[in-house]
Amino acid sequence: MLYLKKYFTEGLIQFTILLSLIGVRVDVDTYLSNQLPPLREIILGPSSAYTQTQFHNLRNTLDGNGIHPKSVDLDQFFTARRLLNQVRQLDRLSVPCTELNTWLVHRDSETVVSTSSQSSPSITLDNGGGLEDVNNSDATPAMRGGSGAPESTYNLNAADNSLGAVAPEGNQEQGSRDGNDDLTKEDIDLIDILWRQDIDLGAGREVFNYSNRQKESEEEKPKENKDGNEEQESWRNGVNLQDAQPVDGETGESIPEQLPGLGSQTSLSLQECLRLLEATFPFGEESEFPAPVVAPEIVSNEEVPSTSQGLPLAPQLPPAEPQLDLEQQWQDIMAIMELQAMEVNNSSPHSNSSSDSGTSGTTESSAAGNFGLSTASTPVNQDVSLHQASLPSCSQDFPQVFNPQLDSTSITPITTMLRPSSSNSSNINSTFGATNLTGIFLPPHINSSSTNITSTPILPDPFSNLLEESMLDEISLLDLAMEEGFSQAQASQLEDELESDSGLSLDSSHSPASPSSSETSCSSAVSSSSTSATFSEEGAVGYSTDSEVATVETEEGAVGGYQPGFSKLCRMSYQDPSQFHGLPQLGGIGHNHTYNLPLSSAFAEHPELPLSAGKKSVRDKHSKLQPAQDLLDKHASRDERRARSMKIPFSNEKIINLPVEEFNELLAKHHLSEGQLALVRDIRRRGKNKMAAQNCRKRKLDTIINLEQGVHDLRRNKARLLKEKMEFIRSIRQMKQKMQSLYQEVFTQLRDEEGRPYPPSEYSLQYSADGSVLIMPRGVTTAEQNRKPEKKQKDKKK
DNA sequence: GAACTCTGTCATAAG
DNA sequence: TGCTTATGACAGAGT
Repeated sequence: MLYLKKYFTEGLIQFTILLSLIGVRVDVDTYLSNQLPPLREIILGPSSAYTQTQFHNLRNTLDGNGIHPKSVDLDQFFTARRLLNQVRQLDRLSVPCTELNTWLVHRDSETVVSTSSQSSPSITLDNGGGLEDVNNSDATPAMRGGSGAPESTYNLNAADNSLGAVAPEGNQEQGSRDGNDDLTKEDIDLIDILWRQDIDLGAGREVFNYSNRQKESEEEKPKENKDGNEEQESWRNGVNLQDAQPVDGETGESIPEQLPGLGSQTSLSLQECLRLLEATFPFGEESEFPAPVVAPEIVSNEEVPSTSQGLPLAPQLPPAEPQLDLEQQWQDIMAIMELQAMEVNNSSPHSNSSSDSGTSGTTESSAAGNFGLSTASTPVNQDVSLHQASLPSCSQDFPQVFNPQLDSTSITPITTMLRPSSSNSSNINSTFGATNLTGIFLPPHINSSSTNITSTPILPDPFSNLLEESMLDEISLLDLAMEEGFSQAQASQLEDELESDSGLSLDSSHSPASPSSSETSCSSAVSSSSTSATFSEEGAVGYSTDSEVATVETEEGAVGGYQPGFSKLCRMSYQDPSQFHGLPQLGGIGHNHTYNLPLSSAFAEHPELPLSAGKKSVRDKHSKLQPAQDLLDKHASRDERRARSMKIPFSNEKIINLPVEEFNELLAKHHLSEGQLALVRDIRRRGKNKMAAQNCRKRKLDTIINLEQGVHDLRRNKARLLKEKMEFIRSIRQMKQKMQSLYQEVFTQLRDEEGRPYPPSEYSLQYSADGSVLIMPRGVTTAEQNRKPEKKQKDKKK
């Protein structure tokens, strides 16, 4: 069954992705939110909320009618339902509006060695994946992966444009791409420096210049491919695909559309689509569809910044590795869930991120706990874009997306510039580790297999395991993060996950109503039932609902009212503990805390049932043959037997529950002996104390539950604070990097009177209080600088 | 049969 | 002062 479920789930997602590829917009949200619990559960996994709902559904389906009218839960019913709904909202990894967009991925075997050559292939990729995320990552440390919302508060792109105005070359990318030969060594060094800094920021240099990208696109359109080789041709398709998307004019981000992957390939024939289907579904034959393979943009995230290393070209991928596609699709799915959970729980104003939350943003988000997918998401809409990206030749394994070493990003910024070049792809495995969280969620063997997965068809298991384990272990993971020194990134990630499922263990079992209130309701119920009982003239209790019992009671002249055992019977009837199987915290629910149930009346309705030990009473339903009196004697409490033996003319229920005045009147009305009076008073005392003890225990239980909830909340709060702290640190780091970049930019543009650049080893820029920037020889003290500036002063507007 | 839980009861204090 | 309530402690019954 589980296997079928897994298979169905994977197939469903694959099919969704394929539909998106073909051109059919697939809005998963309509399915998820359309009252289809099976589908939702299949995709999202069995949430504990639903599991718990089993218990509450027991009542919810009853809609209150099934609750025992005397139940203590009656007055808590609506409150419990309200809270339960809230808990449900918290618990599930809901995907409010999920779209699966796919970008066609072109395997790019182009080898990029030189700095200049890097830009050419990577520009387009960064266009799709890198730039948006860079901007957005800066804009929002939270990295929520917005839906391509262009309103980035901190626009690196714009900042870079301003930088470009300073630079005489105007644009490094342009120069590096178009006029490499014209570049001086200094320019190249500058480019390299800036590029590295950009990489530190999580973006490639190309991403900062939209005009270049646009120009490049224009160049691509006339198919003026300089190289003209096969890879370039393939890559140009990708460019076209990418360019087909609307681009944000301000940030230069590619705004994802429903079918960004169609682009220039909208003419994909049905036959090709079918071949794609075959290629994507693992159980089909291996597709021979050549170039396009579906890969999530996460591929871009693992791109190594150090393309300058010029690693040898990795071997070509086998034609259309369906397994790899599956893995990457699953990455997207998982990332959606993660991002969704975080977005739901953290509706921070930062939520931004364009759809192509590509490289930097993805990395940043990874550092923040996201798994860094290029996920276009708004608070209500998330697009999982399998963006167009070059598929590295090396195999990538799904679990690698999650890496416990993720936290390293918080210290050392991960350069995630997207590189289509195969030289980078050769490093993917190593860089993959930087964002690999698998160690957290997956068994080591799965993780270890990451580097070896090429075409083994046994991928579904890791996927489903990932989903299940990530949901099941979240709380313990947070504990690990909090108690065992997990990194902040991991802690925040865990916290995010936990937020989505928060309160699972503590919530619904706890009835928030105060014991006193419940007690009051119970008492009122008791009194009402008492009044409903028909008392004989002698004061013996008889119930019109059952003549037999009434007869027995009357014959005995005693006391059938207070039947403690029947409370258990009620418990069994309305709070069957079997309903709470596997929910230890709900076990208390099964206990009888409805201590003031009108036992006698209830017993009168079920006279055939024994009065004690509800379970036994259910089992012994058929034992009617046994005389009722024997049953009564057998199951009656001590006080009941005593009262019966002492011929007390009224029920224990009356003795216990009557107000003092009425109780005294009752005693006065009946002329009782001293022994009888003493027994009656003892019965009253013990009965009241018994209820008090029950209430006390219930209160204790509630207190414990509340304390647990408090601990849980505090842990969540702590994780959230840690996450915020990490985001602040990251933001500060980015600002510093940006500042350094600007410094380098300005400094390298400065020339002395003779047009010579200032050597960085001899001069440095100093900032004055009025905002001006001075270039000063190194070693000159600030005081000296103030007295006699040696060099020219240059104001910079930033 | 030991360990555990649940429940009733007692004693006591406080309101 | 009497009554009620709360609670710790203990013991018996059941699992």
